[in-house]
Amino acid sequence: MAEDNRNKPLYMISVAAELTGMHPQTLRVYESKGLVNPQRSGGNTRLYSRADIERLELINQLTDEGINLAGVVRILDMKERAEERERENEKLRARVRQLEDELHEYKMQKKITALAPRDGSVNPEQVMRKLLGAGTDL
Amino acid sequence: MAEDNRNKPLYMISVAAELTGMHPQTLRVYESKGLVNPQRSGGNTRLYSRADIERLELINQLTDEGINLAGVVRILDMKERAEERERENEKLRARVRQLEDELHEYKMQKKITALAPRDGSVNPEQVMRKLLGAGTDL
DNA sequence: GAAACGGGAGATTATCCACTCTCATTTTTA
DNA sequence: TAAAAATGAGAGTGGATAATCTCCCGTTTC
Repeated sequence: MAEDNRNKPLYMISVAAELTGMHPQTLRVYESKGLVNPQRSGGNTRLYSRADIERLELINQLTDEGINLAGVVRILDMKERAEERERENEKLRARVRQLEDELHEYKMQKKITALAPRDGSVNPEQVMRKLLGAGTDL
Repeated sequence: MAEDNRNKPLYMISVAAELTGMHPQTLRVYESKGLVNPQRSGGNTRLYSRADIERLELINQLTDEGINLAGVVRILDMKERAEERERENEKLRARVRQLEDELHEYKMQKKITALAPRDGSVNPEQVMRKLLGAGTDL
């Protein structure tokens, strides 16, 4: 997966510090405050992933705006839940689209049935399929 | 509306200060930082609404948790957008329910049509209405 | 019209917080 | 295995921030 890469433990603390322009000790403090959770090697060495680095960069942005760490914790939390809701929202939108399409099809079938003779010589679903196959816009 | 009440400009600064346990000057500072926006009387006197008071109480909570004002601004902002998304979410859920109901009805009509004789002696919609009127569970 | 209250700007101050430094120990790397 | 780097705990510091105070002027109310 591509996700796999983003969470792969890669950089030890000195590298992570360089990448983010932060002091190594600062990174340790951030961890103790629950702002980042790098993985650990067998010998207990912190290993930061790409995702961790990006999180640190976001923290940097927020603190640069004058927000203190207590605020950053809360904001990151809210952000995650906001993204969840957004995903849920997207799912619902897709479901609505799907249902609308289905419904549209049923309505067209009904119209065709209403127009067709009552002797059973016309199969509405067949007509539908033909029309859709021909790219007819319903 | 009930909303009307929540936004009605009611309390001048000394009263708002008592209600929230804050110093009047603090309230002025908060306004200058964009944390609250009380209305003004003709003579430019601040008038706080119920909603304003509640907002102040929320601010109090957040600062008590150690979040500074810059963070509070951001959090209140996010909270509003989160509530918007939540409302949208609710709307979408309602729409899904409505569409599912409609679709269900169409599907039942189709079933009835399939079971009915082809001589036009049965009107599917009439059958539906009768069944629904009798409280039949489709 | 006088007293009480509100508005605005700026100064003051105590507190606190984020970051860095130190140190002793352990782990990694060459 | 020796050098370089990481860990964790704790202390210290510089800077900023939030809250309050002061002062003067305008407004409201009786």
